[in-house]
Amino acid sequence: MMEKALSQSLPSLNALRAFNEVARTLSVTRAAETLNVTHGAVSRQIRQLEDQLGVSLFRREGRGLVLTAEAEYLRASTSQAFEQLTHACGHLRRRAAGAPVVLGCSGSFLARWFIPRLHRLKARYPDLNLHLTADEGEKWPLGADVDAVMRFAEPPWPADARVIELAPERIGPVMVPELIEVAAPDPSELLGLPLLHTESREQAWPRWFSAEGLDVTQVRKDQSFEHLNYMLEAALVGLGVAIAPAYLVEEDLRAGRLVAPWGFIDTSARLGLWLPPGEPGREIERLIQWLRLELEAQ
Amino acid sequence: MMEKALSQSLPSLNALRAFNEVARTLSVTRAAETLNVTHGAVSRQIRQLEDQLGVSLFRREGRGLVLTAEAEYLRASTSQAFEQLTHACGHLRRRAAGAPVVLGCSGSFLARWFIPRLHRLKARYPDLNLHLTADEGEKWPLGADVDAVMRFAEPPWPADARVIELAPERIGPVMVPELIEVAAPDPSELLGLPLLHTESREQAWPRWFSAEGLDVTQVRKDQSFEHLNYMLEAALVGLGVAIAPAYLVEEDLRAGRLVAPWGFIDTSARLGLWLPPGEPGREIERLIQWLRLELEAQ
DNA sequence: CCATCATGTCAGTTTTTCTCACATATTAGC
DNA sequence: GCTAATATGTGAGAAAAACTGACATGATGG
Repeated sequence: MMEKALSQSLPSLNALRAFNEVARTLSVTRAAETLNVTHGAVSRQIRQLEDQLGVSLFRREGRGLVLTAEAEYLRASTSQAFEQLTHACGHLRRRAAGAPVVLGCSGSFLARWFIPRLHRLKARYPDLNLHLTADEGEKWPLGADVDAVMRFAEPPWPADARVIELAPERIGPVMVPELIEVAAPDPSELLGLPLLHTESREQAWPRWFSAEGLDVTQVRKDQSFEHLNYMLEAALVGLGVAIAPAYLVEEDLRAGRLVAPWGFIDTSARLGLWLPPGEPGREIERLIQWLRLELEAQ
Repeated sequence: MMEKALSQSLPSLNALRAFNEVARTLSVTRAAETLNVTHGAVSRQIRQLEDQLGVSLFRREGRGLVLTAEAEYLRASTSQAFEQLTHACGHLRRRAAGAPVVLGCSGSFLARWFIPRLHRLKARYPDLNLHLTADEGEKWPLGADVDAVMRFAEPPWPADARVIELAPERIGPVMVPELIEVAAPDPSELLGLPLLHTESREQAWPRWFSAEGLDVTQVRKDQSFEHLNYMLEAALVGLGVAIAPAYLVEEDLRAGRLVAPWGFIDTSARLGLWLPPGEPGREIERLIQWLRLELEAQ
């Protein structure tokens, strides 16, 4: 038997991890599955933690669980702490195995922004072993097998992530030049043209309409696509007017394949690099540096 | 025997904690003492962690240890993560036991700034159970039995702390009005007066001299005190001119007990509230709110 | 009101971790 | 150089912690 010193204020770490899982899933059973143990084991861990902290963490409410205020507070810390530990260890292990740094981003961004610039990244950091993976998911926390993701999103950022803001998102209508004759057309010209949508950004057109003083109810839904990328392909073959982030059409505008007669407007979203909490590794720092450079440059 | 899934990327948490301690103390033996186990146990934990991560973490260098680059990286995460867990648990436990929120600050600040304003804090948040403790130490991380500390310091802030910047530090010479006759004296008048110093801020006078264009070599060391508070007591009885942060002499200036004929100059230091990483509790948030209000007000 | 689903609990077992003793390696002092 | 002192590394057995599996309990919904 061992007396517990008061200064020894850290309870069993495994109990904390069990707590974190239960708090996340709001279910002892699901948490147990994730942790590869039986629900009994998790139940005991929670009880042990409650005893050690001297607070009640969950209340049974019918068939489910609800967090007490104390649990809510604790969860904020445990989720971040375990996020951090998980990623640091995963990162180390992968690097030790010679695996590349894994960066996730949406397929559209990958195809239209990243890949065309990849040669410049390679030129700057020839030995940077980067693996790009398409990752449409809005999910957070990151899977343990991804080092970082790039995505467009709006603040506030979640507490258990580190978001490096890279650039504001700017959106605007783009189309093939043949679709519009006038050099500086009035926004109302749009009303006569087919509008292309994406399911992931349903607010894009309404937002632009209202920013330009057009009647939002006039937004027609001529054609919708699952991803930005498909919408842009459609715009490129002249099917209609797409509303797209400026960064994704840079190349097409420069090459004259598309035009953006009304320019782009700022949205409240930001292009950000989402990292697990903690210090980024050297490779990630290089990546950030290059991204900043690349996004400022133009 | 259990096969380890690749996705199971979190090694033994106790091993991570052992690692964190060893990395901090650079000694298996000292870490073992802190963790209340034998050095053999810690040695095994480290080896186990190295096996699980597939990286070497320490090199024996003569009698001591040095961190590998990988260990350095890992430590950044573990220290922050365990800091966070320790404080969240300590905070919860203390609150559960009905213990007050513990705020540390220097004795001088406590006596000259905080206590005179305590009645206002009580008026605003009558049920805020706050315990103030004098804490001269510059040490970080916080002891697990303190929820936050206030201190004057210069950026950059350490990565494993959350520093809420409250106000810039402004310093200036103060003295009893009898010591100086002129209403708007020239700074050079100082040279004829005894200068009071503190050991904790040896740079205060030289900085002020050079900011005012005076010859730094002219700084005489007439009398030195261990703490700001003693220096100010000396100034109050007319022993000489003290150099003090504006916040600590507000009351004395208002009451006419002291004068600051040359005003105050900004330093690069900030008064900050140092918190462990993670979301602050509700009590701490109230405290921050009140501190902001109180420091802006004047 | 019974079938279902979820959590709580217990005794016994498995797994992990720790201790203790000894081995090894480096350094400082004589 | 040798020795004493200081550290870390390693093994077998002991101790502690965690897990399992079976059963109990409580809520929900047809």
